[in-house]
Amino acid sequence: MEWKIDDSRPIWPQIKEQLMRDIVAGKYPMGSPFPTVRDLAEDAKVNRNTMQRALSELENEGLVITNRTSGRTVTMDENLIKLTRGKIAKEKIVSFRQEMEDMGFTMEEIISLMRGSDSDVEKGE
Amino acid sequence: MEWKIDDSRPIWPQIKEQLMRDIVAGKYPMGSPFPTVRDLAEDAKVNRNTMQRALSELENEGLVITNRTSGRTVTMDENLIKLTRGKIAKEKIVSFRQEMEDMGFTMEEIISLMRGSDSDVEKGE
Amino acid sequence: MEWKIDDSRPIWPQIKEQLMRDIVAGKYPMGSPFPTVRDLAEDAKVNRNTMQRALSELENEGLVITNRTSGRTVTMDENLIKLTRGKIAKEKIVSFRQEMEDMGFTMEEIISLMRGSDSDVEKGE
Amino acid sequence: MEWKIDDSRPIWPQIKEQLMRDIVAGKYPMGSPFPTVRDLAEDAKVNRNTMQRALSELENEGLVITNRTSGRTVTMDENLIKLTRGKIAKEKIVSFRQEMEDMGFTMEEIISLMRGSDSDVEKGE
DNA sequence: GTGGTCTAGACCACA
DNA sequence: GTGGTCTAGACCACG
Repeated sequence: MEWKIDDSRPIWPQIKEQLMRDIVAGKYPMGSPFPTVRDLAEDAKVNRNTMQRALSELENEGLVITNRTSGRTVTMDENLIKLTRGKIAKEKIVSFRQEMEDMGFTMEEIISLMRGSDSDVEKGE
Repeated sequence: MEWKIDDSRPIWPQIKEQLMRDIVAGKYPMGSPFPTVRDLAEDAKVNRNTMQRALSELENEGLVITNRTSGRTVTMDENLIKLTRGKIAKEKIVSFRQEMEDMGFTMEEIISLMRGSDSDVEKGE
Repeated sequence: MEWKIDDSRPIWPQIKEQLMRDIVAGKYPMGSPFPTVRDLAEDAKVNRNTMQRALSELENEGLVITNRTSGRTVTMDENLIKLTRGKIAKEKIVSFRQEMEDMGFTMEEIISLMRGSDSDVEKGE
Repeated sequence: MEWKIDDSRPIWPQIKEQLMRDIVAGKYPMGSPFPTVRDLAEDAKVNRNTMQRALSELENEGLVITNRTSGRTVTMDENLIKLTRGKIAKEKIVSFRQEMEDMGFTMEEIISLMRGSDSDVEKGE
């Protein structure tokens, strides 16, 4: 997995957000075991404490469950996952749309640009 | 003007980005005088140094021109403004689309959600 | 280290320039750890913020690399260091020579004066 | 005349220094009339007050003399001019040499670079 | 009045 | 411990 980490923000929320996206996308299926802190930290090349922090936040939100004996598993609460997915999406959409419109783009322009971003992205600087 | 400041990131880049959006949107027309540091700081309710940091970054990018004794003006470089607008938009689109697709949304779903966000946004939390 | 600070110009660019000269001269070898902001500020007897400003500029130019929690190191980019050294030297030479010739000195006179500056400098004020 | 004005320092000392170089170089001969503040300010595209400040400094150093009736003239004190020329030159040489040696250049390298700067300057970045 | 710099002192996140 | 940010308050040069 590729981790995109931006140095201008604390690392743990960025990791948390990426893991949330992965969970709601089904990359880690409901009820399935979750990788260990050690493995995740090594994979993302961050300190274990940092990864621990991200996971404990996921736990607070109920997306992952810690079993003392058997490590962590993804929640079985399908509803929670759906709600989370919808909530994140809505937040992203609202702020994205707001910022684009602040720059003077109309909805149709935005959609047109998005549709074209497959090819355009490759080109321009 | 309404300033949306999120305490999860440093203030000055957020201010810088908002001002960039305003400039490329034409809110501050090319060549026109730019508000003073003191006024902007007061308006945004931040310290003058914080605002100055944001503005000095805008100057580094060439979007505003500083005249030490007579204040700042917006650049007259129409091309720079257009390029900047396109660049910001593209970056936003790419990362937005990437994150949405990471969560398992297809392009058409995203567009559908965006079109519906007028009404939906009002409803849910 | 001796810091020569001239109050006719802002402090932070002067510090930046001195540090640049030290880096390109190899005083801080490539890849080696760089002193902390606090230590440098104390040594130069300036405020930490002032030193931080100088260092952040050095980082913008790529000469030092910042690791948020473990301090800074000198770049490993040998080419950048060489280029920077050459660039600074050339700028200094051009402006020095220009100003001397503006005062009516010929190249040979300048060189003669430079060769003699070991002894002459000591004498006159 | 071409005025090189650097925005990072106050303007008047820069102008003063350029005028000093011109005087000691004989561009304004001893005893000859000096241009008016108005003309100089217009030529250098600076505020008249700024030019006034520069000239009053030159007057303090005795390089120009103000006669209430007939405007300003260059000093007739040949010795002062020679001393000034030597002093400026020495200061420039010392600081230039110091900074170059700080970067690890030897005297012979510096001289070699200076001799080559006719052609090199044109080329490089 | 403008922008720019500097200081002192505080707090934060990360490891 | 590290770097980074923010505030409050002061001073400066310029016009």
